[in-house]
Amino acid sequence: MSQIPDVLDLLQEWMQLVMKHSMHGFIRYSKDTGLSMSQFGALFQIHRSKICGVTDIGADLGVSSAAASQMLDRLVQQGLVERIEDPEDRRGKRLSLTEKGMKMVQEGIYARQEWMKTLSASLSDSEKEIISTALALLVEKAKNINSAPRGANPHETGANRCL
Amino acid sequence: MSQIPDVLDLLQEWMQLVMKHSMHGFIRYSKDTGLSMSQFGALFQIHRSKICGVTDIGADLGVSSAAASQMLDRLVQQGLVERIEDPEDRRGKRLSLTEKGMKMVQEGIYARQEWMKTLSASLSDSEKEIISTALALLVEKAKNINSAPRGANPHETGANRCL
DNA sequence: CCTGATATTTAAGTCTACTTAATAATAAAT
DNA sequence: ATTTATTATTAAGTAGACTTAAATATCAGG
Repeated sequence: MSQIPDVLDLLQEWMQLVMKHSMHGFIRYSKDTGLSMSQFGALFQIHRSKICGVTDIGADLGVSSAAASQMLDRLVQQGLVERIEDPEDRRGKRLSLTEKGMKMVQEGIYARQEWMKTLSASLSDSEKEIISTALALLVEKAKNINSAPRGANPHETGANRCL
Repeated sequence: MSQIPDVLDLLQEWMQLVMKHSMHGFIRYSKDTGLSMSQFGALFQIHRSKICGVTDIGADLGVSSAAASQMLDRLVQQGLVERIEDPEDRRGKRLSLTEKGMKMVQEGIYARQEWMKTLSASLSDSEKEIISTALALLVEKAKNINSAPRGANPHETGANRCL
């Protein structure tokens, strides 16, 4: 299939490294803040979505909406998330981050970033250029994939409005 | 600091995308197998380490060794991990993956890989070359960082023999 | 207006992941 | 040889994250 140096293998190897390192920082931060992975998952999703309901969070995390509701309760209690009635459909709620919640997300990203800072500092200027070009390319391609397969998956129930 | 296109920003953006996508596959796989994140963390660590004790797992995951011991219990019960006495220090145990455990790790990696396959398929040959070069560079640099800061962190209690 | 689908919550109960404290066995040191 | 430190386990108890099932409120269609 490819006589070209195998991108997939390299992507994979790179991923393993990234996971190992950035997860460590992240797990530690998660301990510090007392938030679970799922809770961070929820915060991140609310952060990157425009409109987001309770069920959406559940779907994204692969749990029931009851579970999502309960977890969101705790986040609301901690003042990280706001849960207001959806004016267009009064059955539903719209979730958003409070300022405190937003800060938490930013710091979560930072916590994972530590290792990347060290890494990027170890690069020469010419190396930086090579890598920047490649990453820009990857990001662009990845985003295209993101929007392409709309409706391709029969499981879409409408939960995807959150992505 | 850099007039060069900012590698760190790109790394960051790339990371966010990777996380979002590969985590989804991973969470789903985690559900299927009934293993928690922590359990996978333990499996992965045992996989990548030569010699690994109970406390090491705890340290890596940021929990007490009691917690690690209990969690490993469940993994042993499920036939994923073997726990044998360390012949060189009979207080300790040495952890290793069973064949079943190894398979689980491989499949876990596969579960995260789905998205990357699609991504790599969307690249032209010339793009693949650019990206392969850059990734190879990144991986190499990352590995150097990995081994460099030995003893730099005052918190090292010996737990790091697992990495 | 009545019916059925949807969005969220509450309730009850299970299981996992943690914690600290106590125990047991071994190693290392004086 | 005795003390001190390390490694792993067990015990008891807490809290989070799930689940299913039932309750509420609202929407959308005949």
